[in-house]
Amino acid sequence: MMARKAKGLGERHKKILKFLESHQIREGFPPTIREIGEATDISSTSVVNYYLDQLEKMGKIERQRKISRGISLTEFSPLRDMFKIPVAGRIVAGEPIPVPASDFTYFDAESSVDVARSLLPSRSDGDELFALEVDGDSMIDAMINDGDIVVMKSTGGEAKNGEMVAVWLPERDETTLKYFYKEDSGYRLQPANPTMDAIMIDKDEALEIKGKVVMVIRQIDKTVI
Amino acid sequence: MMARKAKGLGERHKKILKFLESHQIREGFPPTIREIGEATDISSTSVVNYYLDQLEKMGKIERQRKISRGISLTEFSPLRDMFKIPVAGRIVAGEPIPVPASDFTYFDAESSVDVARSLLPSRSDGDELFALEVDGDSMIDAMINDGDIVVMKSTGGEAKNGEMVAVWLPERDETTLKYFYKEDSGYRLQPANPTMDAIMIDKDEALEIKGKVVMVIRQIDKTVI
DNA sequence: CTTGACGAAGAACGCATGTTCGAGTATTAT
DNA sequence: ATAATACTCGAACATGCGTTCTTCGTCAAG
Repeated sequence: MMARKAKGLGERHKKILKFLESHQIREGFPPTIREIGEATDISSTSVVNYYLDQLEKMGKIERQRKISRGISLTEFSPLRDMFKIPVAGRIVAGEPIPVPASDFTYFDAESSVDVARSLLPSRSDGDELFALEVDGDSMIDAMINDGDIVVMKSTGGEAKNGEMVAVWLPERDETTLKYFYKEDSGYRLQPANPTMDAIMIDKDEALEIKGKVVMVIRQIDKTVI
Repeated sequence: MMARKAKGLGERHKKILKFLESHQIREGFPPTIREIGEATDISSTSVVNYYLDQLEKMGKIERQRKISRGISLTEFSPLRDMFKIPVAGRIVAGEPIPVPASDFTYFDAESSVDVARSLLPSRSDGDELFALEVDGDSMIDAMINDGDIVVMKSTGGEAKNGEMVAVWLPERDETTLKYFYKEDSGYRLQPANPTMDAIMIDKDEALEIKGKVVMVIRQIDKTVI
């Protein structure tokens, strides 16, 4: 009838994977072979079994033989959890940066953002992460817009060269997000936007590093749609 | 022997809940009544069933009667709340935008990003979402950097005023991300960066809207740390 | 002491569900 | 054309696994 000689995933393979996913989400557990067959218009359980075996060989799923509903999508295991990161406040150019206290958890926060573990540096344990919402256009030189959410990691006032940090400059009453470089004469704060110039900070000017930026999230269409 | 008149969760209730969670994470599917019994030192299936009934009445779990392993934790939000969005390719200023076919799923994609449902427009169902990785600095006027991930929603070539869209201009061989406004004389493409000027597109110049940008993700520290 | 609710066992029952086998039909290779 | 694959079906078979029933021990109330 139809060509199905594809080396990769065929029509039915995809259909089955899709159903496995949706069933898992909808019901909270995997379907049976017969349920898969029904959902994918395969009338025989042996045919479903046939494709399941192939999918297992391809590494798409894992099967526990002899066990009912013993099918799991391999690509789901890594994302079994996400971080709920507290939004500590708003970051404004002319004001100090709100940093959560050490015992601050997302229970205290007014809002939080959910971020998949897979999108964050692998070794973060989540406790040192917090988020800030950007207020105003003043971070434009950091390619960061009004309303963006900046996910940061507390570093205890330290920073390594090349890291993007949130800095508070008390003598200038200024908050800014820049790439950080320590130099002989002091510190160089380099904007993310390559068309803009760096700021040089003299050795003895006060400078507080409030955290390292690990992620920026911009939601374009928060309300509409 | 021991007190078990607790008003809330008893020792065994907790033990069972814990096992349900760990089993789900470890195996990818719920355990059987007998497995629960074994893990919690309950020798009789009827006793496990007894506690399961109570947990269901308490709203802690949901049971699908008559279905093997038909137990799901109500407060377990692993994938329920997360979208796996396929990364369809890279978006480069001088090349057309790679758009996935309608039956394209993340099973076909080389990579994908996990995004919490809570961060996306509420009415998206996930199927129309795809992501692109930005190649090069050419989107800087859209406040988007090299390496950023742009999450888009297929709109079938349409766009409303004020939406940020990915546009392909065949006559200029140019791909760009801009705010879209339809005007009398044609279309106005407004950069996100307010310091930059809009591009005016004449009515009869070809213009293909490939999708609406719903989110931009920038990972600062992908590798290090 | 009796009664009854609660917690716990174990076994039997029976449907749910994975497995296997024989056989038939396309599609491609020899 | 013939053989070799790849795919499909249906049905029988064997367990997996939830359900239910009976029995028993413990405690608190009457």
